[in-house]
Amino acid sequence: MAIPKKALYLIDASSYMYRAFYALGRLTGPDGKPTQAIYGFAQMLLKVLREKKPELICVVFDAPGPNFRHELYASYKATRQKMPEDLAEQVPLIKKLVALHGLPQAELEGFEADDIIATLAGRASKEDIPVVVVSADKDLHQLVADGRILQWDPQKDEIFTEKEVAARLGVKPSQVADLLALMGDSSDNVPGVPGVGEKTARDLLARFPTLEAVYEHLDDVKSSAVRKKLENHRDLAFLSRDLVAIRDDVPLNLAPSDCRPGEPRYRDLLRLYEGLGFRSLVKSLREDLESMGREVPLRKDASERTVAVVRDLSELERVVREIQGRELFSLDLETTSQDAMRAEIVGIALSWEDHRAVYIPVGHRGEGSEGQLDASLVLKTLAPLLTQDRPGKAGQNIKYEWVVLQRAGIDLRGIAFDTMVASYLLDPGHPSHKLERIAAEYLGESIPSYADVAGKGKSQVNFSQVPVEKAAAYACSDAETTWRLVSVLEAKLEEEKLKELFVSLEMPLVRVLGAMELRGIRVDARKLEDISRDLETKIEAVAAVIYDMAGREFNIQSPKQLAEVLFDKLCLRVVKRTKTGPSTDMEVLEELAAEHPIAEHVLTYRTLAKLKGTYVDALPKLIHPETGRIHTSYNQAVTATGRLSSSDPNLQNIPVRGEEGRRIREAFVAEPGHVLLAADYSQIELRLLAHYSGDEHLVAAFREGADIHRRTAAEIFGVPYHEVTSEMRRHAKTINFGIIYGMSPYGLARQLRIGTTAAKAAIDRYFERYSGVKAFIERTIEHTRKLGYAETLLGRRRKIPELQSRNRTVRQQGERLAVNTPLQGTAADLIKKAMIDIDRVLAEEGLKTAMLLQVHDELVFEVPEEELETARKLVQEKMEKVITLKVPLTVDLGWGPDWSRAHG
DNA sequence: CGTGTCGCGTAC
DNA sequence: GACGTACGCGACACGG
Repeated sequence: MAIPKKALYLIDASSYMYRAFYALGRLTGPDGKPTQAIYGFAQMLLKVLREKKPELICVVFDAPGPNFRHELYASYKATRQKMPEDLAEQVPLIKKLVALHGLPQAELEGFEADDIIATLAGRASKEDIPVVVVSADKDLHQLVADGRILQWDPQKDEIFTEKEVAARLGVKPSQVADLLALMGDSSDNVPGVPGVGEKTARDLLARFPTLEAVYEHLDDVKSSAVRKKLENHRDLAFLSRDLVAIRDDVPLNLAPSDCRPGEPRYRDLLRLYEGLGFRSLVKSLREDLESMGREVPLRKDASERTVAVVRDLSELERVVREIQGRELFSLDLETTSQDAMRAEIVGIALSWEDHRAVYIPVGHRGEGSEGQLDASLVLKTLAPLLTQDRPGKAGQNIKYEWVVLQRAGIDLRGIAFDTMVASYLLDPGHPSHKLERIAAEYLGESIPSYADVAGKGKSQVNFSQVPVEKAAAYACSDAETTWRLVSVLEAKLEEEKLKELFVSLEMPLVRVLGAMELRGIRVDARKLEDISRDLETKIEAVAAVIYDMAGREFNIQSPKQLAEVLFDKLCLRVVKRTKTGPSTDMEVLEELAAEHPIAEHVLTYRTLAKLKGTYVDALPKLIHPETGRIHTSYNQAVTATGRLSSSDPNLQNIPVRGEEGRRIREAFVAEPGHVLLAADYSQIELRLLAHYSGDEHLVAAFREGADIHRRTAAEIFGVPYHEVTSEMRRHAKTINFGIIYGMSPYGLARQLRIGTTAAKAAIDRYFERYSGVKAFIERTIEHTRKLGYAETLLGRRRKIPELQSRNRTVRQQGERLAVNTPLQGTAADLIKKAMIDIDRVLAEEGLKTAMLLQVHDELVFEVPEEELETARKLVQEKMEKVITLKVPLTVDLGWGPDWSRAHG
């Protein structure tokens, strides 16, 4: 049923406020104040306004303090009697928000929103105005009357007419109050008739139309037990109905015709949203304004910044003199590409005091491009600033600047502050550390995005085509915002005890990573082409077999088409399902392999196609035309645990297992006269588990240098170390990893394809033998719950709000994170420290060995053959001695002409 | 035609 | 629902 036009929309504000407050968890604005109720409410409201454009609307609130229902029944809404402080402080802002939207609002002392809604709905009906009650609450179902009043929940987009009410509650709207009176409503502390639940209540009302009728015909109630309950609690039943029945006669001085919305105050609304950090709502409001053809108000602070475009040498020299002697300035390069290895400099923005920045255009080709200083002259003039440690440099993702400047012949030194990295340390779980987002959170400001200046998608232009004035405004905004963020973020880092980690680990790492990216790794393109042809042949052969078995050709790479073949055509068993259909993943196919040979072939096909598509054919495209090498990007602000990530290409997931994997790694080669040296930490996370837990058996095993999985197998299977079978060792290995990841008996059972009982027994046995580990896990979870965050050995922190959840599954997830994060995160801390130590010593010793890759617990170096001996010792020493733990850290080394043989 | 999501699979 | 952290491919649905 469609919603009628020209209806009066009555918004149940209080219920949405509460819902959002409890459903959205902790959401806070830039000032740290809670905002989730405001956000949830605003989202709902915007949806109503945008989709329905109501001509009559009223936003209705519960009155604070007691109402007539409390006089009727003392414990009514006892659970909610006092609004939580965190919610109460959001209410005024919600009301302000409604007012700024120009919408009428209503509230009446002594009554709840429901009563006001009912009263207004009644008045509208008398005037033949259709009413839409905007609420998800079932209490309000009692107002629904086909043709006059319907209820709508914009969040789920559910419409309730009499039919839907009947479907949901099993009674007519007019019986809703009677239903709740009989069954009670625990959320509002409505008692109901003790012992009568939803089913009984519904059955009674199916036979008798009203609560009165039920009591008039008590003798006709079949069940004597129910009859007895009804008899005994007659007063409670009628009291309950008085509590739930909505009053439609409140003394409200408001007519439906008073509910016309006024003109929204867009400028103030944007400011309010921005202040609250509601980026997405700001964006959608702006879009609305644009689509209405209205002028979009200026962004806050855009006018508060002094921007100067530097076009002559004397001015540039004046800038240099001004910055000299400062402690810090911020630097932002505008370039022709997001890829630092391909970018050419278009302009340079600098900021060294609040609300002021300069832009030096050097590579613009479009509007205003005349009268630019020559790029090399600018760099030469800036060089004294850039290549000295002092003043320090700040930037947003300043590794990018480092790489680009290196390629331009400038060795940027004194990298002191990266706002992206700082933001990451403050909240590594946050999905974004873009400047735009950081500025919104820590400064409460909305800054122009790159897309605003250069466009996006098809209409995106090269930055060199952006008019100089426009580019200057954008670049200066970035540089100056970065500048102001430094002191704010620095104070936060101090406050959170993260300053040391930032200064001594993450910031020194920036340049080390930049150097690894710049150096890149040599890839043998011809070898990859050979592999590609080989794979192609094999893939075609396997595909032919699959088509033959399927009886037709189809796209094997399409899970949907594959599912059709396997499950419809060949009628194989559906092992498990995904959201969209039967699953065809590896686990399923391995199981189906016992039933039909096609499964095995599909597995082979998948493996080969994966390798070809993701690695063999993708990698050559990423070989740099000038260096002939592959230059990955290491991202320092992505993972929740502190690990690095790698992209374009991801060199951290190059295959290692299997024949084809080996061949792919053979394509990563050393320069002539060099070898690749690979050094990886052995079992670092398990060693950290031993260290943290202090478990005597685990610690002893590592001190003795035992094969840890074999040792574990001996312990849990109760056999001598030398009698452990490979099967037993495999099980033990899975359990060891499972412990680190917080695996459940179910998970272990699935992994090992054993029964849940057997899996549980194995885990019990493990904890029996390694009781220190059990204690560590429990202690860690409790500690994390109290602090609200997990912590690594070097003090990295990750918030774990999941531990506070009332949802058991979410909470268990939190428990796994609480255990896993310190282990994975500390391993990340340690290898980062080792990288910095090694980088420093290599430089000190004047060695030509270069660090190329980091793969979480492994470092790969390119070593001149004559340095191998030195480098081996140095790397091993620095990695193993990175820190002293209760157990030794050991590093395995290997070397060879390519990455595969370096592992040998 | 570009963009976002899903299913899947690679690494540690 | 059930094992932590990533990135990226091809297919597909969707919207302009």
